[in-house]
Amino acid sequence: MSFKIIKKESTLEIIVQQIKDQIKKGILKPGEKLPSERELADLLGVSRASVREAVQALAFSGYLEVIQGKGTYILEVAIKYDEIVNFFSEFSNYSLDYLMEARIMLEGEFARLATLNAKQEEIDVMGRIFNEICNSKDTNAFFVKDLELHLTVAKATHNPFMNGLMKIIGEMLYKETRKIIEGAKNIRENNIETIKDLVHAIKQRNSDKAKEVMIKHIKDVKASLE
Amino acid sequence: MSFKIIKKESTLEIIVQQIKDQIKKGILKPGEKLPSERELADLLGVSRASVREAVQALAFSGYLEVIQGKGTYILEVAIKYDEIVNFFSEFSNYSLDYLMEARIMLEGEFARLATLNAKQEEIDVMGRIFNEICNSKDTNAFFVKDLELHLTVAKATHNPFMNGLMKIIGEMLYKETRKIIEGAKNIRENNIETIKDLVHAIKQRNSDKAKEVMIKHIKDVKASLE
DNA sequence: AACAGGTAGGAGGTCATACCATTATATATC
DNA sequence: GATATATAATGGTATGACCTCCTACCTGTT
Repeated sequence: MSFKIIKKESTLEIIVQQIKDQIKKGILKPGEKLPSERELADLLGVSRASVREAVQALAFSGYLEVIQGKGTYILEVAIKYDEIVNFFSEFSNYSLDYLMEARIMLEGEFARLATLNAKQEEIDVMGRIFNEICNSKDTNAFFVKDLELHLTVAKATHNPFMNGLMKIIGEMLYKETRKIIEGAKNIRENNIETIKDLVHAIKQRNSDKAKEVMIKHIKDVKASLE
Repeated sequence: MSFKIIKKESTLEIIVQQIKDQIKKGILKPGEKLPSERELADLLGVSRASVREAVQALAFSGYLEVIQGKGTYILEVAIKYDEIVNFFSEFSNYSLDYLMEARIMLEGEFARLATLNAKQEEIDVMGRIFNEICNSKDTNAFFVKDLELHLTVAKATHNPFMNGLMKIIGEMLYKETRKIIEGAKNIRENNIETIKDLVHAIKQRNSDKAKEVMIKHIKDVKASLE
């Protein structure tokens, strides 16, 4: 026997896909008007309700702009929202190695910049978080607090782009590592010393040292997870 | 006279906002089931069609999962898609300086890694693009080709995360700089030599040199735009 | 008691129709 | 010709109907 799973695409998905394709192929150009909802429903042989749901979804994603009384227009999008979303959500399929490689590259620099730009109160916050890391009871608590420290460092770069980037990385990381945290033994004990060095280096305003220690820390965590 | 513009929020937007708020406040928890569409329509005093449009939009954004026959469930989202989108689209409000600072940091490393990992055919592509840069007629053509080179370098890192990141940066950059390209004089003449050095360094597999030149190149372009 | 099949209710999926609100266009009036 | 009004086009919302799918429960057979 060899049956295939029947995968039915919903009407909504089909309409969304068709409109997207027409835009990508250049048949529908930015600035142009989409056929009216009634007309589209007629052309596609579906109800206006279905067309509306598809149009709203595409408007939400930044492809279309709907204006009551006028019509629906194709937007010129520099950033395709759903492609960004796709990139980040599909990233789960990539190896954790890639993410770690990127972290080593990025966060080393974050640490260096943070050391140069951090305000005293931000350094104080790092010290407080370090204490909480020391007092963390289990692996999960350690991870949450460790992540908080990384976010604080990124924020201390005072560059909103890097700060935002770190938030995204942090969320992906947390999502990815949660599954394998259980297997990570002694991760707390093995990392506290390095984290202490990191906070100390920042306190001493030694940016190169901070970068170096941050990279070591990430490599250590990576090793613990393997 | 001092009248305020009456901004009517559409029913759809109000519903979306209400559901989002309930999730953020923790009244609706991940894994829980949303009231049925008919019930929600009743609770909110709107039609089921409006509820459906809102629910579909939220499903599109990764907040909800709708399963025919079962119901609609609140997802546990590590990454809130619309927040990512928000971050990247709001970035336009930040200074170009931040983006450039981030580029210097990121792309220097991209160049270094690409030098280590690039396949010969990828290096050939870079050479071809360099020729096209030399032949570019106007500032805009120069920018397009230059961006293509940066994307190619990032791709040659063979790290999908960095590749994806560069795509996003490229799109933001293109969007941001288009407005001020006109004022950039002699940008082509002032940069060709550096770009030549960059491609050459990669060809020679000199990763530190590649990083150094890439940083110089970005700084030069930044200076040209001021 | 265990299993397979049948049945009914709930929930999302789709459709048709009607009417409201806004915008653009055509027409009439001066 | 300019202005004002009526008309048409288009998106926004509401209703009600029917379909498909999932779940839970019932029922008869073994």
